[in-house]
Amino acid sequence: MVGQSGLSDFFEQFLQREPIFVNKKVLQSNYMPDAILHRKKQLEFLANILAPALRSEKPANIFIYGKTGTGKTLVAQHTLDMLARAAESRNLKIKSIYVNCKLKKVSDTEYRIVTELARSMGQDLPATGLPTDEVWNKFLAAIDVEPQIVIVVLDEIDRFVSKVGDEILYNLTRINSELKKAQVSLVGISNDVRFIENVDARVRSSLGEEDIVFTPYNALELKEILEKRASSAFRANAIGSGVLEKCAAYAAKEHGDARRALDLLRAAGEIAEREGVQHILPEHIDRAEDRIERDRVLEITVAQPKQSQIVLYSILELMPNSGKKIETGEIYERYLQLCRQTGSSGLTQRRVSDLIGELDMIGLINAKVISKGRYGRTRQIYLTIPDDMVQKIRDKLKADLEV
DNA sequence: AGGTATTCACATGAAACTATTCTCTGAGTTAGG
DNA sequence: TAACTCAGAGAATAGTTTCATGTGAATACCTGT
Repeated sequence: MVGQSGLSDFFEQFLQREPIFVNKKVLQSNYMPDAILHRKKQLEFLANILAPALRSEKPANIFIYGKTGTGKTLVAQHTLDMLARAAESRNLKIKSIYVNCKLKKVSDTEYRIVTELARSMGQDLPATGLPTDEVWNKFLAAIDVEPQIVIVVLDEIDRFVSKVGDEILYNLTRINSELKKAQVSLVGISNDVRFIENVDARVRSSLGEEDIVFTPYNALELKEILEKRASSAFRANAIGSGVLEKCAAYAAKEHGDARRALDLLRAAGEIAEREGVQHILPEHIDRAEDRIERDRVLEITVAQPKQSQIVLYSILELMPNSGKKIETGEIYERYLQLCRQTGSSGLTQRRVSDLIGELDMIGLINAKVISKGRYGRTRQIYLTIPDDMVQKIRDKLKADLEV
Protein backbone atom coordinates (compact mmCIF):
# COMPACT_ATOMS: atom_id res chain seq x y z
CA MET A 1 0.00 0.00 0.00
CA VAL A 2 1.20 3.44 -0.83
CA GLY A 3 0.85 5.96 1.98
CA GLN A 4 -0.94 9.22 1.48
CA SER A 5 2.15 11.30 0.95
CA GLY A 6 3.51 8.56 -1.30
CA LEU A 7 0.45 8.75 -3.44
CA SER A 8 0.62 12.48 -3.94
CA ASP A 9 4.28 12.05 -4.76
CA PHE A 10 3.25 9.58 -7.35
CA PHE A 11 0.87 12.01 -9.00
CA GLU A 12 3.50 14.72 -8.88
CA GLN A 13 5.94 12.45 -10.56
CA PHE A 14 3.41 11.42 -13.11
CA LEU A 15 2.83 15.01 -14.10
CA GLN A 16 6.52 15.77 -14.16
CA ARG A 17 7.12 13.16 -16.75
CA GLU A 18 6.79 14.04 -20.32
CA PRO A 19 3.94 12.07 -21.83
CA ILE A 20 4.82 9.59 -24.50
CA PHE A 21 1.68 10.10 -26.50
CA VAL A 22 0.86 13.41 -28.05
CA ASN A 23 -2.11 12.27 -30.04
CA LYS A 24 -3.13 8.71 -29.57
CA LYS A 25 -6.00 8.90 -32.01
CA VAL A 26 -3.58 8.80 -34.91
CA LEU A 27 -2.86 5.17 -34.12
CA GLN A 28 -6.46 4.07 -34.05
CA SER A 29 -7.65 2.07 -36.99
CA ASN A 30 -10.44 4.44 -37.94
CA TYR A 31 -8.10 7.40 -38.15
CA MET A 32 -7.97 8.95 -41.58
CA PRO A 33 -4.54 10.26 -42.49
CA ASP A 34 -4.41 13.04 -45.05
CA ALA A 35 -1.96 11.16 -47.22
CA ILE A 36 -2.02 7.47 -47.85
CA LEU A 37 1.31 5.83 -48.43
CA HIS A 38 2.08 3.05 -50.87
CA ARG A 39 -1.40 2.87 -52.29
CA LYS A 40 -0.83 5.29 -55.08
CA LYS A 41 -1.70 2.84 -57.81
CA GLN A 42 -4.95 1.83 -56.19
CA LEU A 43 -5.90 5.41 -55.42
CA GLU A 44 -5.35 6.49 -58.98
CA PHE A 45 -7.15 3.53 -60.38
CA LEU A 46 -10.17 4.03 -58.18
CA ALA A 47 -10.22 7.74 -58.88
CA ASN A 48 -10.06 7.02 -62.59
CA ILE A 49 -13.06 4.79 -62.41
CA LEU A 50 -15.09 7.15 -60.30
CA ALA A 51 -14.13 10.32 -62.12
CA PRO A 52 -16.85 10.09 -64.79
CA ALA A 53 -19.28 10.91 -62.00
CA LEU A 54 -18.04 14.47 -62.25
CA ARG A 55 -19.39 14.57 -65.77
CA SER A 56 -22.64 13.10 -64.52
CA GLU A 57 -21.92 9.77 -66.09
CA LYS A 58 -22.40 6.63 -64.10
CA PRO A 59 -19.08 5.15 -63.03
CA ALA A 60 -18.52 1.43 -63.54
CA ASN A 61 -19.20 -0.89 -60.64
CA ILE A 62 -16.08 -1.83 -58.79
CA PHE A 63 -15.00 -4.77 -56.77
CA ILE A 64 -12.16 -4.28 -54.33
CA TYR A 65 -10.43 -7.09 -52.58
CA GLY A 66 -7.46 -7.63 -50.34
CA LYS A 67 -6.61 -8.95 -46.90
CA THR A 68 -7.44 -7.10 -43.71
CA GLY A 69 -5.33 -4.08 -42.94
CA THR A 70 -4.25 -3.43 -46.50
CA GLY A 71 -5.95 -0.09 -46.70
CA LYS A 72 -9.06 -0.93 -48.70
CA THR A 73 -11.49 1.00 -46.59
CA LEU A 74 -9.08 3.86 -46.19
CA VAL A 75 -8.52 4.24 -49.90
CA ALA A 76 -12.22 3.96 -50.68
CA GLN A 77 -13.25 6.53 -48.12
CA HIS A 78 -10.47 8.88 -49.06
CA THR A 79 -11.31 8.75 -52.73
CA LEU A 80 -14.97 9.34 -52.05
CA ASP A 81 -14.13 12.29 -49.84
CA MET A 82 -12.09 13.85 -52.58
CA LEU A 83 -14.78 13.15 -55.11
CA ALA A 84 -17.40 14.71 -52.88
CA ARG A 85 -15.25 17.77 -52.45
CA ALA A 86 -14.66 18.12 -56.16
CA ALA A 87 -18.36 17.71 -56.78
CA GLU A 88 -19.30 20.26 -54.18
CA SER A 89 -17.10 22.98 -55.58
CA ARG A 90 -18.71 22.38 -58.95
CA ASN A 91 -22.17 22.13 -57.52
CA LEU A 92 -22.72 18.61 -58.75
CA LYS A 93 -24.97 16.05 -57.16
CA ILE A 94 -22.87 13.13 -56.09
CA LYS A 95 -23.73 11.16 -53.02
CA SER A 96 -22.00 8.26 -51.44
CA ILE A 97 -23.37 5.78 -49.00
CA TYR A 98 -21.05 3.68 -46.93
CA VAL A 99 -22.33 0.57 -45.22
CA ASN A 100 -20.13 -1.71 -43.23
CA CYS A 101 -21.76 -5.10 -43.33
CA LYS A 102 -19.62 -6.47 -40.56
CA LEU A 103 -21.28 -4.41 -37.86
CA LYS A 104 -23.72 -6.60 -36.02
CA LYS A 105 -26.42 -4.03 -36.17
CA VAL A 106 -26.51 -4.30 -39.93
CA SER A 107 -25.20 -7.61 -41.01
CA ASP A 108 -27.95 -10.07 -40.34
CA THR A 109 -30.59 -9.68 -42.94
CA GLU A 110 -31.47 -8.17 -46.26
CA TYR A 111 -34.06 -6.07 -44.52
CA ARG A 112 -31.51 -4.48 -42.23
CA ILE A 113 -29.10 -3.67 -44.98
CA VAL A 114 -31.70 -2.08 -47.16
CA THR A 115 -32.98 -0.17 -44.17
CA GLU A 116 -29.48 1.04 -43.50
CA LEU A 117 -29.15 2.19 -47.08
CA ALA A 118 -32.46 3.99 -46.97
CA ARG A 119 -31.54 5.59 -43.66
CA SER A 120 -28.37 7.03 -45.02
CA MET A 121 -30.48 8.56 -47.75
CA GLY A 122 -32.32 10.39 -45.05
CA GLN A 123 -35.28 8.09 -44.67
CA ASP A 124 -36.60 7.43 -41.23
CA LEU A 125 -37.56 3.80 -40.88
CA PRO A 126 -38.67 1.55 -38.04
CA ALA A 127 -36.36 -1.28 -37.07
CA THR A 128 -39.03 -3.82 -37.91
CA GLY A 129 -42.57 -4.15 -39.11
CA LEU A 130 -42.40 -3.21 -42.77
CA PRO A 131 -42.22 -5.59 -45.70
CA THR A 132 -38.82 -5.68 -47.32
CA ASP A 133 -39.94 -4.51 -50.73
CA GLU A 134 -41.64 -1.59 -49.07
CA VAL A 135 -38.26 -0.53 -47.74
CA TRP A 136 -36.78 -1.05 -51.17
CA ASN A 137 -39.33 1.27 -52.63
CA LYS A 138 -38.61 3.91 -50.07
CA PHE A 139 -34.95 3.61 -50.79
CA LEU A 140 -35.55 3.94 -54.51
CA ALA A 141 -37.81 6.90 -54.00
CA ALA A 142 -35.26 8.61 -51.81
CA ILE A 143 -32.59 8.23 -54.44
CA ASP A 144 -34.73 9.13 -57.36
CA VAL A 145 -35.86 12.53 -56.11
CA GLU A 146 -33.45 14.31 -58.36
CA PRO A 147 -30.85 13.59 -61.00
CA GLN A 148 -27.73 12.53 -59.15
CA ILE A 149 -25.05 9.91 -58.96
CA VAL A 150 -25.14 7.72 -55.91
CA ILE A 151 -22.17 5.58 -55.02
CA VAL A 152 -22.99 2.74 -52.70
CA VAL A 153 -20.06 1.24 -50.85
CA LEU A 154 -20.59 -2.12 -49.25
CA ASP A 155 -17.71 -2.94 -46.98
CA GLU A 156 -17.01 -6.57 -46.12
CA ILE A 157 -19.72 -7.87 -48.40
CA ASP A 158 -18.43 -11.37 -48.10
CA ARG A 159 -19.80 -11.39 -44.58
CA PHE A 160 -23.40 -10.93 -45.43
CA VAL A 161 -23.47 -12.76 -48.70
CA SER A 162 -22.44 -15.88 -46.86
CA LYS A 163 -25.27 -15.30 -44.44
CA VAL A 164 -28.02 -13.68 -46.42
CA GLY A 165 -27.30 -14.73 -49.98
CA ASP A 166 -26.73 -12.59 -53.01
CA GLU A 167 -30.24 -11.41 -53.71
CA ILE A 168 -29.60 -7.90 -52.50
CA LEU A 169 -26.58 -7.64 -54.71
CA TYR A 170 -28.64 -8.75 -57.64
CA ASN A 171 -31.29 -6.18 -56.86
CA LEU A 172 -28.71 -3.49 -56.42
CA THR A 173 -27.01 -4.25 -59.69
CA ARG A 174 -30.23 -3.85 -61.57
CA ILE A 175 -31.43 -0.90 -59.61
CA ASN A 176 -30.59 1.53 -62.38
CA SER A 177 -33.29 0.24 -64.66
CA GLU A 178 -35.87 1.22 -62.08
CA LEU A 179 -34.55 4.70 -61.57
CA LYS A 180 -35.62 7.53 -63.77
CA LYS A 181 -33.44 10.39 -62.68
CA ALA A 182 -30.64 9.13 -60.50
CA GLN A 183 -27.98 6.54 -61.15
CA VAL A 184 -26.28 4.16 -58.80
CA SER A 185 -22.81 2.71 -58.84
CA LEU A 186 -21.65 -0.04 -56.57
CA VAL A 187 -18.37 -0.50 -54.80
CA GLY A 188 -17.96 -3.85 -53.14
CA ILE A 189 -15.17 -4.43 -50.66
CA SER A 190 -14.21 -7.92 -49.61
CA ASN A 191 -11.50 -9.56 -47.55
CA ASP A 192 -11.99 -12.85 -49.24
CA VAL A 193 -10.51 -13.13 -52.68
CA ARG A 194 -12.47 -16.22 -53.58
CA PHE A 195 -15.70 -14.59 -52.55
CA ILE A 196 -16.58 -13.37 -56.04
CA GLU A 197 -16.49 -16.92 -57.36
CA ASN A 198 -19.38 -18.05 -55.21
CA VAL A 199 -21.71 -15.35 -56.34
CA ASP A 200 -24.47 -15.57 -58.88
CA ALA A 201 -23.01 -15.19 -62.37
CA ARG A 202 -25.19 -12.22 -63.26
CA VAL A 203 -24.08 -10.36 -60.18
CA ARG A 204 -20.49 -11.30 -60.76
CA SER A 205 -20.31 -9.88 -64.22
CA SER A 206 -22.01 -6.68 -63.26
CA LEU A 207 -20.28 -6.05 -59.95
CA GLY A 208 -16.90 -6.98 -61.29
CA GLU A 209 -16.87 -4.56 -64.20
CA GLU A 210 -13.64 -3.32 -62.71
CA ASP A 211 -11.65 -4.73 -59.89
CA ILE A 212 -8.80 -3.59 -57.74
CA VAL A 213 -6.49 -5.84 -55.80
CA PHE A 214 -4.82 -4.66 -52.64
CA THR A 215 -1.62 -6.54 -52.06
CA PRO A 216 -0.24 -6.79 -48.53
CA TYR A 217 2.31 -4.24 -47.43
CA ASN A 218 5.84 -5.48 -47.09
CA ALA A 219 7.97 -4.75 -44.03
CA LEU A 220 9.58 -1.70 -45.59
CA GLU A 221 6.29 -0.11 -46.51
CA LEU A 222 4.86 -0.87 -43.11
CA LYS A 223 7.81 0.83 -41.53
CA GLU A 224 7.26 3.99 -43.50
CA ILE A 225 3.61 4.02 -42.62
CA LEU A 226 4.46 3.57 -38.97
CA GLU A 227 7.06 6.34 -39.14
CA LYS A 228 4.54 8.73 -40.55
CA ARG A 229 1.89 8.00 -37.98
CA ALA A 230 4.32 7.76 -35.12
CA SER A 231 5.70 11.19 -35.83
CA SER A 232 2.36 12.77 -35.01
CA ALA A 233 1.21 10.29 -32.41
CA PHE A 234 4.24 10.37 -30.13
CA ARG A 235 6.37 13.02 -28.55
CA ALA A 236 9.54 13.61 -30.52
CA ASN A 237 12.30 11.14 -29.62
CA ALA A 238 9.89 8.92 -27.76
CA ILE A 239 10.74 5.98 -29.93
CA GLY A 240 13.93 4.08 -29.43
CA SER A 241 15.93 2.78 -32.34
CA GLY A 242 14.76 -0.44 -33.93
CA VAL A 243 11.28 -0.19 -32.52
CA LEU A 244 9.46 0.59 -35.72
CA GLU A 245 11.50 -1.95 -37.63
CA LYS A 246 10.56 -4.64 -35.20
CA CYS A 247 6.96 -3.62 -35.21
CA ALA A 248 6.84 -3.66 -38.99
CA ALA A 249 8.56 -7.01 -39.14
CA TYR A 250 6.03 -8.56 -36.78
CA ALA A 251 3.10 -7.28 -38.76
CA ALA A 252 4.62 -8.21 -42.10
CA LYS A 253 4.81 -11.75 -40.90
CA GLU A 254 1.05 -11.72 -40.54
CA HIS A 255 0.11 -10.96 -44.14
CA GLY A 256 1.22 -7.32 -43.97
CA ASP A 257 -1.60 -6.09 -41.81
CA ALA A 258 -1.11 -2.38 -41.16
CA ARG A 259 -3.90 -2.25 -38.63
CA ARG A 260 -2.12 -4.84 -36.59
CA ALA A 261 1.14 -2.95 -36.81
CA LEU A 262 -0.53 0.17 -35.49
CA ASP A 263 -2.23 -1.72 -32.69
CA LEU A 264 1.07 -3.18 -31.74
CA LEU A 265 2.74 0.20 -31.65
CA ARG A 266 -0.04 1.75 -29.63
CA ALA A 267 -0.01 -1.07 -27.11
CA ALA A 268 3.76 -0.78 -26.82
CA GLY A 269 3.36 2.93 -26.14
CA GLU A 270 0.80 2.29 -23.46
CA ILE A 271 3.02 -0.24 -21.78
CA ALA A 272 5.98 2.12 -21.84
CA GLU A 273 3.85 4.91 -20.46
CA ARG A 274 2.60 2.80 -17.60
CA GLU A 275 6.12 1.81 -16.75
CA GLY A 276 7.00 5.45 -16.57
CA VAL A 277 9.87 5.24 -19.00
CA GLN A 278 10.60 7.97 -21.47
CA HIS A 279 11.18 5.86 -24.54
CA ILE A 280 9.59 2.96 -26.26
CA LEU A 281 12.06 0.15 -26.67
CA PRO A 282 11.99 -2.93 -28.87
CA GLU A 283 11.23 -5.09 -25.86
CA HIS A 284 8.02 -3.18 -25.38
CA ILE A 285 6.90 -4.47 -28.74
CA ASP A 286 7.37 -8.00 -27.51
CA ARG A 287 5.31 -7.31 -24.46
CA ALA A 288 2.69 -5.55 -26.53
CA GLU A 289 2.32 -8.54 -28.76
CA ASP A 290 1.99 -10.74 -25.75
CA ARG A 291 -0.69 -8.51 -24.33
CA ILE A 292 -2.63 -8.29 -27.56
CA GLU A 293 -2.54 -12.04 -27.85
CA ARG A 294 -3.84 -12.38 -24.30
CA ASP A 295 -6.61 -9.92 -24.89
CA ARG A 296 -7.56 -11.77 -28.01
CA VAL A 297 -7.67 -15.12 -26.28
CA LEU A 298 -9.73 -13.76 -23.43
CA GLU A 299 -12.07 -11.98 -25.78
CA ILE A 300 -12.65 -15.05 -27.88
CA THR A 301 -13.19 -17.15 -24.81
CA VAL A 302 -15.78 -14.87 -23.36
CA ALA A 303 -17.57 -14.58 -26.67
CA GLN A 304 -18.07 -18.33 -26.97
CA PRO A 305 -21.54 -19.78 -26.52
CA LYS A 306 -22.17 -21.28 -23.13
CA GLN A 307 -21.92 -24.93 -24.07
CA SER A 308 -18.66 -24.30 -25.78
CA GLN A 309 -17.37 -22.56 -22.68
CA ILE A 310 -18.28 -25.53 -20.55
CA VAL A 311 -16.39 -27.81 -22.89
CA LEU A 312 -13.39 -25.51 -22.78
CA TYR A 313 -13.60 -25.38 -19.01
CA SER A 314 -13.60 -29.15 -18.86
CA ILE A 315 -10.48 -29.20 -20.96
CA LEU A 316 -8.76 -26.64 -18.77
CA GLU A 317 -9.64 -28.61 -15.65
CA LEU A 318 -8.28 -31.83 -17.05
CA MET A 319 -5.14 -30.39 -18.51
CA PRO A 320 -2.77 -30.20 -15.54
CA ASN A 321 -3.26 -33.68 -14.10
CA SER A 322 -3.06 -35.71 -17.27
CA GLY A 323 0.34 -34.69 -18.48
CA LYS A 324 0.13 -32.95 -21.80
CA LYS A 325 -2.54 -34.56 -23.91
CA ILE A 326 -6.13 -35.53 -23.28
CA GLU A 327 -8.78 -37.23 -25.38
CA THR A 328 -12.35 -36.68 -26.40
CA GLY A 329 -13.70 -39.39 -24.09
CA GLU A 330 -12.16 -37.84 -20.99
CA ILE A 331 -13.42 -34.44 -21.88
CA TYR A 332 -16.92 -35.69 -22.46
CA GLU A 333 -17.01 -37.45 -19.12
CA ARG A 334 -15.81 -34.37 -17.31
CA TYR A 335 -18.25 -32.31 -19.29
CA LEU A 336 -21.21 -34.47 -18.29
CA GLN A 337 -20.09 -34.33 -14.71
CA LEU A 338 -20.10 -30.56 -14.81
CA CYS A 339 -23.52 -30.54 -16.39
CA ARG A 340 -24.91 -32.77 -13.67
CA GLN A 341 -23.50 -30.44 -11.05
CA THR A 342 -25.30 -27.50 -12.55
CA GLY A 343 -28.42 -29.53 -13.11
CA SER A 344 -28.49 -29.25 -16.87
CA SER A 345 -28.73 -32.30 -19.07
CA GLY A 346 -25.76 -31.79 -21.35
CA LEU A 347 -25.27 -32.33 -25.03
CA THR A 348 -24.60 -35.53 -26.91
CA GLN A 349 -21.12 -36.73 -27.54
CA ARG A 350 -21.68 -36.07 -31.20
CA ARG A 351 -22.19 -32.40 -30.56
CA VAL A 352 -19.37 -32.08 -28.05
CA SER A 353 -17.12 -33.61 -30.65
CA ASP A 354 -18.08 -30.83 -33.02
CA LEU A 355 -17.59 -28.21 -30.35
CA ILE A 356 -14.09 -29.50 -29.74
CA GLY A 357 -13.50 -29.21 -33.45
CA GLU A 358 -14.67 -25.62 -33.35
CA LEU A 359 -12.40 -24.75 -30.45
CA ASP A 360 -9.61 -26.15 -32.54
CA MET A 361 -10.62 -23.97 -35.49
CA ILE A 362 -10.59 -20.85 -33.37
CA GLY A 363 -7.16 -21.77 -32.14
CA LEU A 364 -7.82 -22.01 -28.43
CA ILE A 365 -6.81 -25.64 -28.45
CA ASN A 366 -4.97 -27.89 -30.80
CA ALA A 367 -6.73 -31.12 -31.66
CA LYS A 368 -5.23 -33.83 -33.79
CA VAL A 369 -7.04 -36.96 -34.85
CA ILE A 370 -4.92 -39.98 -34.13
CA SER A 371 -5.48 -43.67 -34.16
CA LYS A 372 -4.40 -45.76 -31.22
CA GLY A 373 -4.79 -48.96 -33.13
CA ARG A 374 -6.56 -51.62 -31.15
CA TYR A 375 -7.55 -48.94 -28.67
CA GLY A 376 -9.54 -46.85 -31.02
CA ARG A 377 -9.39 -43.52 -32.65
CA THR A 378 -9.72 -40.16 -31.06
CA ARG A 379 -8.63 -36.58 -30.96
CA GLN A 380 -5.53 -35.79 -29.03
CA ILE A 381 -5.79 -32.37 -27.52
CA TYR A 382 -3.34 -29.92 -26.13
CA LEU A 383 -3.64 -26.27 -25.28
CA THR A 384 -2.23 -23.41 -27.27
CA ILE A 385 -3.03 -20.92 -24.54
CA PRO A 386 0.08 -19.81 -22.69
CA ASP A 387 0.47 -21.55 -19.34
CA ASP A 388 0.16 -18.49 -17.17
CA MET A 389 -3.07 -17.62 -18.88
CA VAL A 390 -4.77 -20.90 -18.29
CA GLN A 391 -5.41 -20.21 -14.63
CA LYS A 392 -6.91 -16.84 -15.38
CA ILE A 393 -9.24 -18.10 -18.05
CA ARG A 394 -10.28 -21.01 -15.91
CA ASP A 395 -11.21 -18.68 -13.07
CA LYS A 396 -13.04 -16.43 -15.43
CA LEU A 397 -15.05 -19.27 -16.89
CA LYS A 398 -15.67 -20.68 -13.45
CA ALA A 399 -17.19 -17.42 -12.35
CA ASP A 400 -19.21 -17.01 -15.52
CA LEU A 401 -20.58 -20.50 -15.46
CA GLU A 402 -21.13 -20.57 -11.70
CA VAL A 403 -19.67 -24.04 -11.45
C1' DA B 1 7.40 -64.88 -40.18
C1' DG B 2 3.93 -63.12 -42.83
C1' DG B 3 -0.70 -62.21 -43.89
C1' DT B 4 -5.50 -61.36 -42.87
C1' DA B 5 -9.32 -60.19 -39.85
C1' DT B 6 -11.01 -57.82 -35.72
C1' DT B 7 -11.79 -54.33 -32.88
C1' DC B 8 -11.76 -50.15 -30.37
C1' DA B 9 -13.28 -45.30 -29.60
C1' DC B 10 -14.28 -42.24 -31.51
C1' DA B 11 -14.66 -39.27 -36.26
C1' DT B 12 -17.58 -37.85 -39.78
C1' DG B 13 -22.11 -37.48 -42.50
C1' DA B 14 -26.90 -36.99 -43.31
C1' DA B 15 -31.39 -36.26 -41.94
C1' DA B 16 -34.73 -34.92 -38.71
C1' DC B 17 -36.20 -32.26 -34.94
C1' DT B 18 -36.68 -27.83 -32.14
C1' DA B 19 -36.54 -23.33 -30.53
C1' DT B 20 -35.84 -18.90 -31.92
C1' DT B 21 -35.79 -15.11 -35.08
C1' DC B 22 -37.64 -12.72 -39.19
C1' DT B 23 -40.93 -11.43 -42.50
C1' DC B 24 -45.37 -10.47 -43.73
C1' DT B 25 -50.38 -10.36 -43.55
C1' DG B 26 -54.59 -8.84 -41.88
C1' DA B 27 -57.28 -7.09 -38.06
C1' DG B 28 -57.72 -3.38 -35.16
C1' DT B 29 -56.58 1.51 -34.00
C1' DT B 30 -55.74 6.22 -34.83
C1' DA B 31 -56.03 10.55 -37.03
C1' DG B 32 -57.15 13.51 -40.45
C1' DG B 33 -60.53 14.83 -43.92
C1' DT C 1 -60.24 6.49 -45.70
C1' DA C 2 -55.46 6.22 -45.43
C1' DA C 3 -51.75 5.32 -42.43
C1' DC C 4 -50.02 3.08 -38.76
C1' DT C 5 -49.45 -0.59 -35.09
C1' DC C 6 -49.39 -5.01 -33.47
C1' DA C 7 -50.36 -9.96 -32.85
C1' DG C 8 -49.85 -14.11 -34.83
C1' DA C 9 -49.07 -17.25 -38.98
C1' DG C 10 -45.65 -19.02 -41.73
C1' DA C 11 -40.82 -19.20 -43.40
C1' DA C 12 -35.96 -19.13 -42.42
C1' DT C 13 -32.14 -20.27 -39.34
C1' DA C 14 -29.09 -22.02 -35.89
C1' DG C 15 -28.29 -25.43 -32.67
C1' DT C 16 -28.87 -30.09 -31.53
C1' DT C 17 -30.15 -35.02 -31.62
C1' DT C 18 -30.66 -39.49 -33.93
C1' DC C 19 -29.20 -42.80 -36.82
C1' DA C 20 -25.66 -44.59 -39.80
C1' DT C 21 -21.35 -45.23 -41.58
C1' DG C 22 -16.26 -44.65 -41.76
C1' DT C 23 -11.33 -45.00 -40.06
C1' DG C 24 -6.26 -46.30 -38.91
C1' DA C 25 -3.47 -49.23 -36.82
C1' DA C 26 -2.46 -52.29 -32.66
C1' DT C 27 -3.67 -56.74 -31.73
C1' DA C 28 -5.67 -61.43 -32.33
C1' DC C 29 -5.89 -65.18 -35.15
C1' DC C 30 -4.48 -68.12 -38.96
C1' DT C 31 -1.45 -70.51 -42.19
C1' DG C 32 2.14 -72.63 -44.07
C1' DT C 33 7.16 -73.07 -43.27
